[in-house]
Amino acid sequence: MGKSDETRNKITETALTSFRERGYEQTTIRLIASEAGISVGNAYYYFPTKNHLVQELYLRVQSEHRERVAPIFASTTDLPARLEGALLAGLDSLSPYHDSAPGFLSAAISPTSAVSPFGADAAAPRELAISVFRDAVDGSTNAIPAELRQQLPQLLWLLYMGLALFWVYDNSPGQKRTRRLASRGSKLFGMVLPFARLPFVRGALKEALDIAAEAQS
Amino acid sequence: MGKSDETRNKITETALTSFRERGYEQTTIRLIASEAGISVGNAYYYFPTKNHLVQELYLRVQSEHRERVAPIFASTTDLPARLEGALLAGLDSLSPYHDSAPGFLSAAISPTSAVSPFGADAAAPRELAISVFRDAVDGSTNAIPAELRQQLPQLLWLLYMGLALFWVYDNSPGQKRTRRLASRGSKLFGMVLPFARLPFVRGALKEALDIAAEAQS
DNA sequence: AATTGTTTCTGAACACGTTCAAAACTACTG
DNA sequence: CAGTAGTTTTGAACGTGTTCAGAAACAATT
Repeated sequence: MGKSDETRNKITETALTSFRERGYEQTTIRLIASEAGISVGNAYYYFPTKNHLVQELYLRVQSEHRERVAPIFASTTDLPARLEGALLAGLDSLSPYHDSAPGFLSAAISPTSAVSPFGADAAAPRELAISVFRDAVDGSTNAIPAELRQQLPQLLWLLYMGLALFWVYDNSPGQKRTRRLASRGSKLFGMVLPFARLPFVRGALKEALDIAAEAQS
Repeated sequence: MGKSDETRNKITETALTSFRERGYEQTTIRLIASEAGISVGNAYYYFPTKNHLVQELYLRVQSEHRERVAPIFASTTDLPARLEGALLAGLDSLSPYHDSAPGFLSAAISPTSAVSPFGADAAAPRELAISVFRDAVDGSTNAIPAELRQQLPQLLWLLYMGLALFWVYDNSPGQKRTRRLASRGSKLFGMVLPFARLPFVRGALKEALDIAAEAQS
């Protein structure tokens, strides 16, 4: 490992630790630089923006999500159960950051930001995030119409993004309300899913999926 | 009108004009103060935060939304048509600000912000925004189950918030893609609405509405 | 008119994210 | 070794939103 990587890692670790302990706004570049024993300008040599440091955090949370979700996926092939597991595992991975979630949200939501989950800059991490839900769908044994099965991962990911937004605003203890919403929602999904095969439902479903497809750039 | 109101108005007008012409980030407090012929500190005497100036913008856009939607509501009692009209009118009201929408979004999305559409600080303007969709529902002649009719305004407003988010990210010319999504979505809503009365659909619908009700604080 | 209290206003100051010219360091070449 | 080209690092500087001690303007009372 060269000197360069060493510096970069020191910055990353210092930043991520501070993000967890102090939150987004309280973690200033000057503080990171000081704790990492480097100069302010040097931090900017490696990360063009404070937001780019958040991207590192985003990756960590995501890989933790994958770890947490693996045993759940191994335990059942029922899609609603897998969905609930994936959602709750995601919330678990996010939980250390709830206190400063608003700051992260502001930083992440803007399309011009490097960390926007919808933006072009984060296409790779987004694909990774979607793949969790692709695994959830692919590993399930439920009967799902082909068109739906194909688009479902992205739609579930979008749902998850909405849930995460709800979670940011949720100040119930332990974000219990969000967890309950995830559980009940997943169960409702299980109630409704079988109807997707009904002939007269498929027409509307087809149209809905077509709209969703067109909406994606 | 006292001197105080005069100053306040000068600040508001200067800020809103600049927001429209220069966008959110380019509109600095120093610029507003200079153009309004006052000092920086004086602006802060009237508005505790730059975000609070955005709230004024929010109100303007909303009242324009109401104006635009009135003739549409007068022209039809069909709920899907009224919904489409309300959505498109909303987009029309937003359109002057699309270029700098990311900045506004970042400022508005955080729960700690005074202008967050979901936060407690903006409860009054939110109710006003929801009332547009309440009018859309109340003035319609479609047959809608009572439980659904009661919660529909808030759900449609939530949908509208999602559409607005999509609109921020939409860089198709004239945000055509968002408009198309609104139109097709409204029509699909019209296709699906009659099924809400079907007995075996009502069970799932009841559960969905119950979840939605529980999710709201 | 003078005094007192309140409202309105000022501008310097602070910490922040970010930029940049130049310094310091490293690796390689003649 | 000396020199050169490239990489890494520095710290002062900029413009930003925001704060604050105090000045100025105004209102009310004596």
